[in-house]
Amino acid sequence: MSISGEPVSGGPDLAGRVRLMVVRLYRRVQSEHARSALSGVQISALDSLSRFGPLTPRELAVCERVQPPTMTKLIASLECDGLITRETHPKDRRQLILRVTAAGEQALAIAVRTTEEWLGKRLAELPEEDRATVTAAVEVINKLAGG
Amino acid sequence: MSISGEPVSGGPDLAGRVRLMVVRLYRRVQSEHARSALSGVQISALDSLSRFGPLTPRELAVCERVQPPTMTKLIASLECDGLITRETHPKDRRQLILRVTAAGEQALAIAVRTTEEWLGKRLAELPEEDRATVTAAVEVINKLAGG
DNA sequence: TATTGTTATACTCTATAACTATA
DNA sequence: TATAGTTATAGAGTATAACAATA
Repeated sequence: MSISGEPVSGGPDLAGRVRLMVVRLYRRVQSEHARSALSGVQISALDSLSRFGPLTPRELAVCERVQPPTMTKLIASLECDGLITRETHPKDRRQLILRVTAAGEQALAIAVRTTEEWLGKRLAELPEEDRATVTAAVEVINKLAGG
Repeated sequence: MSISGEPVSGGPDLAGRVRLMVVRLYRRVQSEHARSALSGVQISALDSLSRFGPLTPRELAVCERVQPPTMTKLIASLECDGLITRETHPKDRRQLILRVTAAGEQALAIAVRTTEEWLGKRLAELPEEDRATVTAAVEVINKLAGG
C-alpha cells in the first residue's frame, strides 16, 4: 500500500477484482465441463504428482492445500480409476508412496490438452495481445497461489 | 488452432494451464478466507445485482450461471442477512424483484475492499510489471468468462 | 508421545426432478 | 399449456474430531 492507503498500483481493489474473477471463472469452467473424465481437483492433484514426482499423501495434501482426510478421498478416487498407485513406504510403514501410472499420465495429458473446449475456443478468439496478457498472468498467479 | 494443430499462441495448452490456475487459485482463496463474512458466491451474486440493477431470481441465475434452485438458496441466505430484498413483481405475481439493500452495498464494498488479506499482500509484493499483467488479465478473463 | 493415514460426521455449493402458483 | 420460483433429494468437495497403526 502507498502512504495514502490506496493499493500501490493496478487500480483500486485489485485483490477484490481478482477474487471475483476467480470465483466466476471457476464456476464457468465447472459448469462448462461438468462431464469431463477428470474433475478439476483430480486434474490438479494428478498434475502435482506428475510434476513433483512420487509423494506421500501428506506431501500431496500440503501441495494441494487440502486437509489429509480430503486427500484420502481424492487418492481413493484416483486409485480406483487406475490413475495412481499406492505403495507402502519401504522405511516407514505408516506412510504411502503415490505414483502416477502410465494411464494417469495419459489421462492427465488428454485432460489438460482437451479440457475446456469453450475455454480454448474463447482464448483462440482473443486478440493476440490479450492472449499474451493471459499467458503472462497465468505464470504470475501460479507463483502467487503456490507460494 | 493453427493449421498445424497447435494453439495459435501463448504456448501450448493455454486453456489447460488457465484451468489449473483457476482451480488452484480458487482453492487457495477459499482456504485463506474461509471465515469471511460473505462467501465467494455471495459476493459474486451481490456484485452482479449491484452492478446490473434490480433483477429477478431467474435473471440473476442466468447472470451467475447457476440453476434456479441454487439461486433460491443463495437468495435466501442473502435476504436472511439483510443484504437484499425480495419484492413481488407488480405485473406478474410469479416473479420476484431482487434489490441490494444499503447494508448489502456496504457489505459488498467492505468484502471487495478487504477481501483476501493475503491476496492483497501478495499482489502488493509483486513487481510493478507483474501487477500490471494481472490487472490487464482480470479484464480479459472477466470478458471471457462473462460472455 | 508424536506422526501418518483413515473413518465418522457435517457443512457448503451445486445439480436434476417434481411440485405450486400464476399467466 | 407454459413459466417463475420452490421443495425434495443427491452428489461432489471440503472441513474438524476421533481413531488405528506405526515410529
